[in-house]
Amino acid sequence: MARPREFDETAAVQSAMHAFWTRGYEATSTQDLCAATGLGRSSVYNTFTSKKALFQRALTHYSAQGLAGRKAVLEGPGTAAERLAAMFDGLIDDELEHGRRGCLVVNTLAELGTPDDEVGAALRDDTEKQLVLLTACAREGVLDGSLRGGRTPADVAEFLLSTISGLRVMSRRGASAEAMHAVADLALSAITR
Amino acid sequence: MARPREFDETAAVQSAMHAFWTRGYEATSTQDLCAATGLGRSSVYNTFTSKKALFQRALTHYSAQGLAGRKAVLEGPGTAAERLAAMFDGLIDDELEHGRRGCLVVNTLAELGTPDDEVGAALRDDTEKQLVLLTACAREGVLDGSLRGGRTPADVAEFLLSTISGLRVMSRRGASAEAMHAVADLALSAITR
DNA sequence: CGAGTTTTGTACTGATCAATCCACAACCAA
DNA sequence: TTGGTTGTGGATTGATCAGTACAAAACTCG
Repeated sequence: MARPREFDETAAVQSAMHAFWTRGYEATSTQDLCAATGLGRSSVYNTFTSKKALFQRALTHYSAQGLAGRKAVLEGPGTAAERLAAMFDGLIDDELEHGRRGCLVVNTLAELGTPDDEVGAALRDDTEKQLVLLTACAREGVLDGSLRGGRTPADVAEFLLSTISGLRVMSRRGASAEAMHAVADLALSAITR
Repeated sequence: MARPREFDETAAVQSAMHAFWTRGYEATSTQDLCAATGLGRSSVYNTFTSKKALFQRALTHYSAQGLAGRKAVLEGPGTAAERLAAMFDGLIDDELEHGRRGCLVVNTLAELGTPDDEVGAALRDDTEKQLVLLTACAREGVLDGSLRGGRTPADVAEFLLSTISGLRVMSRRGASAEAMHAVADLALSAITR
């Protein structure tokens, strides 16, 4: 054994996440990351290997946090339609609270696409898990009678995820909360009974 | 009078637009722009002043081109619902043709937000004009009976623009054309009679 | 022809980029 | 205490960044 770390690794990842979330991948320099985490360059590279590797960690952290929150809402009480409405409300509140930074996954998709590396894998993984949650909810909605039938749960899930992305972009361009709620409401009306 | 330009300014803007569209603003270096346009550094700076100014030109060019195409479809023949369906089909074809680069405006919104400068102004201007076109179409749809009433044309337009953005992001993450068509179809079903 | 004006190519600027090196500090086990 | 091991700070690396300086080239107009 030897000298112990002077910082919490998870807290550092969280700080890096906020830096990337605020400025985007390319525009965030390694110095920005040092400033955000409070670590020296040596510690950053000793712990995370490279800027891209730290970004991948930050992205995975963001995804896990976001999915946990979404899962809590989508598997919570109420009909599927009510849970989806709560999800949209939560998303809009989230945007206003976090200064309209959008979604790190959506922002990264727009900036980098889906590269053929660990970052791309993290993006695909998040998408996949979002769709799993939404598909389950869509299926349950038909059973509990709150959602219309006639569409496959997979298609409904893709539609909901697309709406989520659309709202994220909408928030990024500064649309009002009222407009965003109207969009969410209209989207829900397409699938509710 | 003096020595004439050896290049077409509009063609250079167009080439720069493709470079920015492919790699994003930050990741596109001035050397990339020289390579893409075929110009030397002097010509680029002599003509366009700075990287950001050239980006603004490229963005405006992209916006004008896109709006012209959209206007042609949305003010074309058929009911409003048919024109909107054609718009979505065109968008999806466009994505497949251009290698899933998404929309330059959406990508820029995600990367930079809406900064308080000429670039931000160009983004807001594009959004505004898209909404004008979509609002008109929504209004016409109620009159020609192809769209449902009960929602304000402005809300319907915001919903459509959000769906467009959502599809752009969806394409960026590599979703299938079938999935994208299903989303467009579901979105249309929310507003058609 | 030239005089005047603009474009162009090349070399260069200082700044910043991601990443590394290394001396030293801090700790654990023996 | 000490030997081995790991973490940390600060200086430094070469590459690349956006942007500029300047002289030669290419043109128009007189």
